[in-house]
Amino acid sequence: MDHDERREQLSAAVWHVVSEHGLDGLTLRAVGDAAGCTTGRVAHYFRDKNALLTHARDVMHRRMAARIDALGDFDSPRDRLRAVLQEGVPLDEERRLNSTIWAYFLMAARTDPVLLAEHVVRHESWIRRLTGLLRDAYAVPPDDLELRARNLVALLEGLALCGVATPDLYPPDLLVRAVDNHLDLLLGA
Amino acid sequence: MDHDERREQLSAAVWHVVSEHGLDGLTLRAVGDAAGCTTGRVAHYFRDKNALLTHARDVMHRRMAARIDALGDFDSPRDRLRAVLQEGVPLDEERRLNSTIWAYFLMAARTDPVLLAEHVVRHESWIRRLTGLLRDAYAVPPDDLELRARNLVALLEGLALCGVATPDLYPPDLLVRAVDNHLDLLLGA
DNA sequence: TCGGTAGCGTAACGGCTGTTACGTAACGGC
DNA sequence: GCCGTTACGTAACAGCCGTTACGCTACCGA
Repeated sequence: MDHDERREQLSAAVWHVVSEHGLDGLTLRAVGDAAGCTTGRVAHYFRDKNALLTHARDVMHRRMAARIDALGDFDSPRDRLRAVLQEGVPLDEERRLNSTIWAYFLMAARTDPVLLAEHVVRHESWIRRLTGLLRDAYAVPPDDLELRARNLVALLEGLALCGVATPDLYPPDLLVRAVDNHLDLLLGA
Repeated sequence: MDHDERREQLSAAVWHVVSEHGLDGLTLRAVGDAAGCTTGRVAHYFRDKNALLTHARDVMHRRMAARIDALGDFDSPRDRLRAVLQEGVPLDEERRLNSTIWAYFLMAARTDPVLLAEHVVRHESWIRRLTGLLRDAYAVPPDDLELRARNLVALLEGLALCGVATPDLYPPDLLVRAVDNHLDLLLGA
């Protein structure tokens, strides 16, 4: 009935298929199977496969943004930074799905100008956000603040990739300790 | 004439195609075009597409290992560590190709048990190597040495990913400064 | 000189894909 | 009760893919 709800439901099926079979394994028939319908319904709610993919990614990004916005208050800027960082690594099923989709789209962006442009925007926005949070966490921000923030992002993406590719080798507690270890290095233990 | 030479030539074509069109865009016909032949020759030298891919990846890994082995002597363990780290990020065309292939195979390993097993072996071997190099770089190795080495690997993979996805945003000099910045954090400026 | 074999281009095959046209059943306004 | 529209399943279509069978050419030992 409700179009938006149907579309979100189909997007969830997309996440599931991509998570299980990769972006290569994402076919309209597989999406139909995961959503418990046929390709007819998918075709009815999305102009083409690209629109389906785009919607699935956008909804995922919106959920991620909502999670970060929903973070409560913290005792210190450092705690807030830590909490935001923890949203970027696969600590639970939702974040694992999030990181997985992100990684696939990142690789796809390499050969797709449209995806690349959007990735660059989001990436730089992410760096700016972390730069601000990191600045707040310092009593006296260092001169190489921006480079430190950039490395923080790179570390996060590396950890996310490790957690996505080999969840068994990078369980949530290890990821948390890894983030904390880097924070200790940056801000002092 | 020489089978191994022909195979390496075809593997180079595989790298080129994957770099330009992604793993999805890797078709035997595209490999043929890149190598200046038809699919007939490709089929003649490789049993199937999987054998071609495997060979291309193995040759790439061998080249990477050879590069690291070819690194000369250094004044300090820190310099040696720094040089090895610089082999892991896309500082030139060869390393960019290397990182690109690595990233694609990493994502492919997510849904392929065989690739996953090989990735885990290589990943842990890489961590052990860097742990050793990092230990040598310390006068007194810290208690969290292993975690620091793990984060070093994650940072490297994150930087590699950034350099692969957006080479313009992560030119070689930025990558070098990023690695050096982290080394300063780890070992002191 | 001749037969066999390696090297490789050509082409056809079946399978899978996204897209689209078609059919149908439910439903809501008049 | 009729008709248009929405919602969707079905199925056909063309295109691309990996694989493989076939055919030709060049070479090489006898």
